[in-house]
Amino acid sequence: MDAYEYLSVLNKEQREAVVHSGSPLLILAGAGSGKTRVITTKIAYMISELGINPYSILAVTFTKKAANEMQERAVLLEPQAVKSQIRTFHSFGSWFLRRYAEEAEIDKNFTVYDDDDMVSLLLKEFPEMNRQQAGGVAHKISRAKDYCLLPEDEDKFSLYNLELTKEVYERYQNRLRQTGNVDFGDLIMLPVLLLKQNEKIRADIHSRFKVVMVDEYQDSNVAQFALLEQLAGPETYICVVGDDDQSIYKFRGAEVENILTFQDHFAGTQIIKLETNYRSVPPVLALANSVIKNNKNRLGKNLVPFRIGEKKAVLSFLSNQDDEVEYVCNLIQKSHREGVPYADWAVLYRTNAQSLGFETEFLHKKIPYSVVGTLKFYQREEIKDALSFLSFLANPKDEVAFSRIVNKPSRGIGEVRQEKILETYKNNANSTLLEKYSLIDACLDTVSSFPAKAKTGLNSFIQVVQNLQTMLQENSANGEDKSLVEQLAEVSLKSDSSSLQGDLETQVVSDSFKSTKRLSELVEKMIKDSGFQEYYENQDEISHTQKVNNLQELINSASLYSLSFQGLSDFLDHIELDRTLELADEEEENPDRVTLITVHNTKGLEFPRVVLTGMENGLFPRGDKDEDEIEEERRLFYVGITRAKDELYFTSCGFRRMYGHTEVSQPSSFLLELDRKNVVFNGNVPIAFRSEKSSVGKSFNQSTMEGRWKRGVKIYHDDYGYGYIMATDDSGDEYLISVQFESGMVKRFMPRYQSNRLTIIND
DNA sequence: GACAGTGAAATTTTT
DNA sequence: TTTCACTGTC
Repeated sequence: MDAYEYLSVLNKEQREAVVHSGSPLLILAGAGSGKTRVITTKIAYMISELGINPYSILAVTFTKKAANEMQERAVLLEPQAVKSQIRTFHSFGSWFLRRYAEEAEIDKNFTVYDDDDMVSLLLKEFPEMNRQQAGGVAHKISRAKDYCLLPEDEDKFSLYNLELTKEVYERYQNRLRQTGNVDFGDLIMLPVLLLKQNEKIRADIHSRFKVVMVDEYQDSNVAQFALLEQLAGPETYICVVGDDDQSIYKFRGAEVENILTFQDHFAGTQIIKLETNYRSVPPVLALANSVIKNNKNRLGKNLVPFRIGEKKAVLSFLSNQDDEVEYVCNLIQKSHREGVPYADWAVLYRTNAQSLGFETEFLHKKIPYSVVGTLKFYQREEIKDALSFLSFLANPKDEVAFSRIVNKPSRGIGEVRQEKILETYKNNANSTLLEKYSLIDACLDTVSSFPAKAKTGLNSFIQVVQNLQTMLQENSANGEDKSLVEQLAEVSLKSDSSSLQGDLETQVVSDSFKSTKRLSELVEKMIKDSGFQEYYENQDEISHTQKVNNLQELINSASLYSLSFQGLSDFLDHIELDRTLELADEEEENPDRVTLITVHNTKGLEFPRVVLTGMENGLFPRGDKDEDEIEEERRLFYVGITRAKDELYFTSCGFRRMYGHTEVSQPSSFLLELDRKNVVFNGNVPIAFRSEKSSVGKSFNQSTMEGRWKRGVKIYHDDYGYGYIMATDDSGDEYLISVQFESGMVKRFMPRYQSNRLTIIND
């Protein structure tokens, strides 16, 4: 495609952003304002019109999904963009650390520890802690790393409310370094430190990346900002894109300040605002604007609709979760009968736990769906076991992985004997002469002291590991240090030659694909030889689980990688850095599915029809939030609303089951902020929503009928016992209430005439 | 070191 | 209601 062609579909501001060069650029892009189009066009434009080497362009995003989409779209506009680095922050960190592993003093074959692994490691270092305490510490260490704080920065911990001591953090960090692995925080923090202190690497990186772009910049944290600062050389072109109204990861260290103060840090910054929304119909935008304007801490902007349409949103008040599920099913099924594809629908919720009800009923009603972003698959016991085994093969110093697999299935290596192996390991590994000393060596050195049963068990374990390692070695090509794409990219930078490179690249890659065995062979062998297969077959039989199937799924996904150390490392990286499992087979068979997804996960996505469920106080917004946190919840609500293209629905329940108990719930206070002109009500509408006037004054007034006998109030009736007011009705001459009793029975009363039999219970 | 029995906690949001 | 960590027994 010709540059004029792809520029011509942009509006004035978008085009301005695309062709901008020279000074740093901050693009404030409202929801649905064509942000991705601008970034991808900009990448294509820089390559084809400005003659910038694609290899020197780095674009970082927040999620893998966004990164993939960005790369795909950029490549469509400009094929050379395949050579650009388009990655998530964390995957960039991983790439960087593998490249400079030696300088960073970590193992080149490191694997990434997730939160669970952090906890396991902490428990090893601090046996006196329980799991929960270790979890708390892990969380605080992660936060410290988000702020790029080292143990010696102890005096700054209190600034961020981190109840963490230098000693604990330091001991954890040392132990982690011993394993040769890194955690998520390290993936950002270590590159920052290395770039700060190593001039050569800094120069190296500055000469490589001439352009650095950051998407979803509002969700970057302090460490990520520091990384951006380090990546920016004197001649680097920096361009960040974000929307302060969509900052929803403060709980994880995101700093809205990064976007609010960008121009202070990067001198001469130009700001371009994109406020035309191409996604949603006007009522949706009016609702979004009416909500977000209640936030004080924002730069301030208004979405201006491009589209036309006047279909109002629908807010339904339902009695309980079951009704909510039923209502959503009906919406979807009715529209489907009218020819609307399932895939047009997305059901959004605040917490993952809420998906269950929908899943059950969708299955029952045969509504195809897919749940986005549940980590469940990789948290399953059998999958973690298999992955630990693979991690151990990649890095035989990984003690967390080792402990997890050495005695599973039972080989007679209990805690005491594991301790002994670890001790042997530490004694030998600490003497610098034996840098290559692994946990397997420690096993070999310890095994002779064990009694017969343990000896046999451990020997067979060693044997399995060694066989698999041999298999890996035999199939790893010589000097296979870098991936093929990387090698080719480097050649291309040096010779900077023709457009043949794209062809050359695909050719070589596909050749290697043909000639190399698949990693799935190794995974399959590992699962059989380790005894996992048999172990989980037995479990499946006893408790009717699907564990062997899940393992099979893991084997399948490994078939995309080559059988080599590089392939293994890529596979593990891919899994650690992108936990969303693509259910490729199932999805390909029938891509027409309803999307079930948390509001957080919808960032960057859009759907023709959106249902925002569970709009109740305590759930959305979640309870015990201070004003700042309420603002973040409000931004989250704003993100949810702005996902909708054509139709938007809200649901709110009067009762919600939690922990097996049914609790009364009040409609979300955010619903009161919705612009009434653009929403219609449905179901048992609470008084607060009946008219503008009554929304504040009346309903809180204890002296009126409506004030006292309101929805959710617990009552006692002499004849029927305890119950809740599930609906009220003031449309007639007399004020009416509907009460649901514990028996399940629903009765209507006129409270004025029941004062001797009906009492309000104050808990 | 496996297992049953108990009691308490659990549901934020994720790279 | 379900799950998980902890305890005591074999």
